[in-house]
Amino acid sequence: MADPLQSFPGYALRRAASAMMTEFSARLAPLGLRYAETSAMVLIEANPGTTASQLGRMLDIQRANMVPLLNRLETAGLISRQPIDGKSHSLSLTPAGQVRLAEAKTVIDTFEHWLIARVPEEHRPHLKPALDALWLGEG
Amino acid sequence: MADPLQSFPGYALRRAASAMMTEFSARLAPLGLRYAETSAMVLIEANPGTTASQLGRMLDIQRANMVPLLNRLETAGLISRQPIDGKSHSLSLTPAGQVRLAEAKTVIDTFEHWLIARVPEEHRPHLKPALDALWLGEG
DNA sequence: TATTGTTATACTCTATAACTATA
DNA sequence: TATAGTTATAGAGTATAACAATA
Repeated sequence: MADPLQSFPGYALRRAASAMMTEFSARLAPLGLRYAETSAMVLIEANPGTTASQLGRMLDIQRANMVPLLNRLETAGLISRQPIDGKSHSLSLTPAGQVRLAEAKTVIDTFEHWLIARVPEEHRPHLKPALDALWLGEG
Repeated sequence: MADPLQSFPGYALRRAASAMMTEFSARLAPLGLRYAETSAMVLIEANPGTTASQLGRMLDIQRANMVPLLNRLETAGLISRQPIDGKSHSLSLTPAGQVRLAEAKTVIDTFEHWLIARVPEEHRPHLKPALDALWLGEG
């Protein structure tokens, strides 16, 4: 079976990301976390007091879609929201959230090492810079 | 704002794929095609007479999810299904489908060149092999 | 006037289970 | 017994429009 799609870097990018996210999701599942939730918790820990809107901009998630995501984390007792002014809310991890994130971080580290190890050594140093150019590059 | 996520290749992979697929979808939209539909048409052209199940395996799309996808293409008059035996169906592009795919291929080529051009030259030759290792590599 | 949080809604892709008919 | 096509359904992520309240 001929597969002309395999010649396209863009197709390889999509298939690789899809395969890796499936694997990552499976590894997070035992913790009861999705990867979008996990990335939000990582950013909240690194930026305590940040707001939903700021978080959405960093994660490229629409403001509207942050609402159910943060609701789930709050309902699970992993984050708390404190009013800053009458409009914004300050986000922070609860003690339970800190514990859960610590567990998630070991999953992340193991996963990231596993991912990199799949890449042949001669290409390894080039992967991240190449990917960064795709999503961070001038525009 | 601290962004620890930016240190992870896996995160860069997801963001890069997401950004590129958004761009690719936008370029295909004027043709009335989604990228999943477009990739199916590419494979049908390269493997005339193939079946929905074979296609699904190549594209890593569940058999069940191929049904509405192929229905849309058939309704749009871009593909046709011919019974092989009492069970399988042979897929092929209609003349209109061939025309549409030719248009899509120019979009694909322009897009793929644009994508690669975003990657700094020294990393460029390494991107595809690295990505291939991630989704095609031993397992 | 711009921003925050929110609701409602819809679309794309993906995943699973189950059924019928056929190989 | 395994496979092809199909239906139904659900989940995850994403997108837009609109609104009230606040900065």
